[in-house]
Amino acid sequence: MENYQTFFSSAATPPASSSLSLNMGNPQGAYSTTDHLQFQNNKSPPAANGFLGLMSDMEVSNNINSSQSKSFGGPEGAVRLGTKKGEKKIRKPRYAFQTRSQVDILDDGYRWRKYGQKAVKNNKFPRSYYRCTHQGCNVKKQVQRLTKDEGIVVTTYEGMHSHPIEKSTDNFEHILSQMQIYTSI
DNA sequence: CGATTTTGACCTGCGC
DNA sequence: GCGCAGGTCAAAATCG
Repeated sequence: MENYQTFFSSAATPPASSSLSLNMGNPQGAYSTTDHLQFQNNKSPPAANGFLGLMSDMEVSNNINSSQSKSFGGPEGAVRLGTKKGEKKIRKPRYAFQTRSQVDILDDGYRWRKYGQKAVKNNKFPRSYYRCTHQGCNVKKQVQRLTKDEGIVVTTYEGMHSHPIEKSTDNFEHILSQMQIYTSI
């Protein structure tokens, strides 16, 4: 996990600082009714704009409804239910998107601590669980590679960051150009 | 030496 | 009620 950036570098990006920034949502924790959102870019604009537009979509999606719900998602759940005191049983919305990358870990500008890894039933690749290390920030994310296409990595974000990004977002678009958002599966 | 990863155990929800 | 699958914890190991 140290030099995964080398991948990007060797690809085309200068080793300056490969960081990808996704700032999704505000601390407004207004999760209204949407349970889980499938993130899919049906408009499929050009690369860079595409992703940025996607991010906007995410925030909007909190209120609106993601039109399609397809693969990835299904009967998933089990987000800290029961056990804890009267904690709500509402599942936090999860934003999933797929990127084409050789590396599992996309540096999105936040600092993540890995807290688990599990093998998924239909995938030969394990799924990794990460949590934001900022105090009070319970944002989680999980990274999963598809068995079908080894080159595709599904990243699922859960929750919203309530603090600024650590790294610069300058070369965000740079990374963007290395990735392909899959518009439809 | 502190922060982070690793890895197996443990827990919970769901289907049969 | 049991077993499976997914999710999380925590102790040891490792990295910088």
